[in-house]
Amino acid sequence: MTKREIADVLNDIATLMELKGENPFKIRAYSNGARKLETLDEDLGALIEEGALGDIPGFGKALVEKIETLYREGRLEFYDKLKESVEPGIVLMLEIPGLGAKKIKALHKALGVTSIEALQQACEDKLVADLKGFGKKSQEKIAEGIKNREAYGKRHLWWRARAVAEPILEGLLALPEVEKASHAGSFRRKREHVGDLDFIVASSTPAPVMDWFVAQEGVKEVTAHGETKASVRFESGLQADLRVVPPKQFSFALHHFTGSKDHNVLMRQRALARGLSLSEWGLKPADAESFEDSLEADSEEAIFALLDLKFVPPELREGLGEIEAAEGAGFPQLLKVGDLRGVFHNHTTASDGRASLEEMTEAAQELGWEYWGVADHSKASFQANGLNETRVLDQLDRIEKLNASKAYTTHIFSGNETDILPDGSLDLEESVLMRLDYVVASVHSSFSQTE
DNA sequence: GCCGTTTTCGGCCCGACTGTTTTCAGTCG
Repeated sequence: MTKREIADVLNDIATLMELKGENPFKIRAYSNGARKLETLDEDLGALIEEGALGDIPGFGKALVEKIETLYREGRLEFYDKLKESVEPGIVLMLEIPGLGAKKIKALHKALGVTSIEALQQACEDKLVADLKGFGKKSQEKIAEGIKNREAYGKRHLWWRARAVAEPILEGLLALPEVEKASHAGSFRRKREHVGDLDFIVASSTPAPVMDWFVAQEGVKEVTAHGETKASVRFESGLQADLRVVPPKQFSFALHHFTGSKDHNVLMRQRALARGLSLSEWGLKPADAESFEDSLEADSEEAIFALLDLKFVPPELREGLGEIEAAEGAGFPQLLKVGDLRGVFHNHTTASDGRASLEEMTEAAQELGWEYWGVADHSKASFQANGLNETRVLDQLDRIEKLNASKAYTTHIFSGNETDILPDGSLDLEESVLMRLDYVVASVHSSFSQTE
């Protein structure tokens, strides 16, 4: 099996264990292992040969053994047995909003449902509402979730999401109660596809902001409306979340909710290693009672600086090596977005045609770019992924010319199969070119803003 | 399952919100 296939198996194991009620930390160990494997630069076969797999943090005895078995034999008895013990329909139920492993288990135990169809029927027969821990609202929510599963589960093209996001951000900024506002999440990280929209607002009087937000045009459903947090669902299935925080917490909240999750975990670990505790509330001494004593940061730059890091642009915060790259002298010339000469960043694809870091650096140099990030698309891997190399390189050329005297940042290329919509409406090449078009547009806009 | 100048046990990020409860469990991010 390839690295990618093995990573998929580890992720499957984590999901199945969740449904079996395993220790959450054990589950996390498998998920971490899968992610580590996906982002591994070295050749897996070589690592196994050298017996060096266990030297990588996160791979202990048990994981090494399982990975080696999968690599050599292509199957794993432990996995096969685990898979047999869980109905496939049960796994699918995780896609229903509001349902997690525990509730699914409870439903299965009480009603014997093993498929989404059976669960839907149980809701129609009003069997769910009487269960302990469930009620009428839960039943309605599940039924609604099943009905809209397709729309809710799908990710939305960045540019379509932008059409919804921009008016909201403008509207928020125009409210008198709002001191600062920004989008966050995968939209701010400029992923090709975003799962939902996140907005962070700094305000001392949240209530009117919350009320304005849930009353947006096109809102189909208000799924949460608390004092500082609200969620709405639009007709398209796109969900938007708003969080209002006190102005002092704005930078921390913005960083936290921009993510990614993996990036945040690494940042928190980094803070802990310095005797500090980082959260959306602030950065405090680890032993301090509350975030009242938080260090102050009036920008994200300041947060990174407090952790001895150079600023990491949102587009690069994927937990794929950007933090190491931002350490001290890691990339002295790459201080912030505007200082970048060019950045070649890529989400992990771990495809078989993946280029090495060296190859990638070389490819970037050929284009006259600085290279930073975790990337795995070289010319060779374009071909391996069926991309039209000429068209892509034409686009790179356009960017290169635009950037002749100006710094910019980019975040391109996502070659991951998961980036293709279920209906196949976006193929790899289109995904890449769309991203490049976006980059060109943003370079244009940065020119017009600064000159 | 992983990890360790608090190392072989006992942590592992943590808070908002909801719906169900009557003080909390589950989900989510």
